[in-house]
Amino acid sequence: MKYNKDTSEKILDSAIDIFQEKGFNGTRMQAIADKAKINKSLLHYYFKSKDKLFQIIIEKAVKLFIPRVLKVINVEGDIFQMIRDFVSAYIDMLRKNPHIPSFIINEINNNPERLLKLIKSSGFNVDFVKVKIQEDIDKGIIRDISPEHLLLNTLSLCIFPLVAKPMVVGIILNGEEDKFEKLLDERKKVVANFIIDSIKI
Amino acid sequence: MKYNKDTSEKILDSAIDIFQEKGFNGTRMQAIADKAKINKSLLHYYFKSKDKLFQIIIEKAVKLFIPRVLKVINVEGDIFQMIRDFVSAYIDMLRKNPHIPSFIINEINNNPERLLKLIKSSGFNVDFVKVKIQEDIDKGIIRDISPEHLLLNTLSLCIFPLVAKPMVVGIILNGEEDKFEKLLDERKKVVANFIIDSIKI
DNA sequence: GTTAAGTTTGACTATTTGGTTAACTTTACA
DNA sequence: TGTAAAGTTAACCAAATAGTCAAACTTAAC
Repeated sequence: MKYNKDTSEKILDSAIDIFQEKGFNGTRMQAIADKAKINKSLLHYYFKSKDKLFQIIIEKAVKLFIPRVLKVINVEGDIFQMIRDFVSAYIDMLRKNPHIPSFIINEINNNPERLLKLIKSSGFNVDFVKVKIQEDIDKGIIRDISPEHLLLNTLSLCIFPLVAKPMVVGIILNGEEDKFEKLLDERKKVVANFIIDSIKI
Repeated sequence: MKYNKDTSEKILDSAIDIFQEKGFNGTRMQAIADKAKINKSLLHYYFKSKDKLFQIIIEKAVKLFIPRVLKVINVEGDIFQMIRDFVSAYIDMLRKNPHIPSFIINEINNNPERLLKLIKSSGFNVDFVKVKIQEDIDKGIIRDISPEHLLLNTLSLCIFPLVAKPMVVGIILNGEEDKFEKLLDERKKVVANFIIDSIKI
């Protein structure tokens, strides 16, 4: 027998929650152990050190996320429908993992190389989207706009509100927290329309 | 004599840099002292504790930032010009303080109340912008869109690329870091046009 | 049942780090 | 110029926390 799958799963589940919520420096090994209801020594038995555990958590988060993102991009059909589908699916995905965006933002600012290496090694690439955009510009389906900017705009509109949730609630929604979920729901349509209205001819 | 202005300035200057870069938990008092080239005890002599120092840093950052933001919003004239001016000035402002956006994002996710209280107590409020947007919708100058969403879209498009810089470089610019500054420059026009194209009638 | 390998535990250690203290130096000014 | 207050320093302290270890326990194989 080599390693108890159950225990290491419990550790990973707890660790991902706490790292995502508190960041690397804010996370206590004891807190992970408590949440997993195991002895703290087991963390080291299974994962050697805090750094190693964190590394594995990041890797899992990225590898879980990237295929999902790619899956909701469908460049085969109508670009307007592609935008609607992507925005809707992406916002839904982010809502289900509300801590992931700020976790990644945080991590990427602390250690850009590590995360970038990971992303690249996972074969993630958006060139096919850029190509699709450029094709539709050439065909006269959408107005002339840099594919890079259009892509970045789309991601910004989807991701930022979740990353900045407390600020959105505090400043834009005047503290009415309960309106946030409604706002996100609306955004699935609003954002798609906002983009489409901007690029259609 | 009551307190050496020079020393406390040096401390604040160093502290703001390090807190912004590393966050509260990632910051070491010793690191602040080293950067300021003073003895660590002086931090406590002048600011009592890490928490107090942090509080003051946030307060300074917020009080410096908010008036600048408000200053570049001019609701008196043409809404399209208002958008152009705001986007351009805001992106420039963020570029000059590249750590501020991710610092705020992090901070507000770790301890929402603290930062929000400060922002609110400073009298920051965006209702006047919402009113202006609604007026121009009613006048038929721009299409019907929720003021909250338009505001949030604008902020998302300006702030997100800076918060996620390493990801933008890695994924959208295929690792060509030197293109990032050019991208930001372009964005001053691209984002304004993107918004205007979307809301004009 | 015995054994050996894998797993779990609590007590312990080393280090990091925010904070204190007391001695020293400089400055203001009577 | 004497002295008291302000400013500065190094040495130290206590708490927090990552990491270690040996003993105890569990499981599976024979």
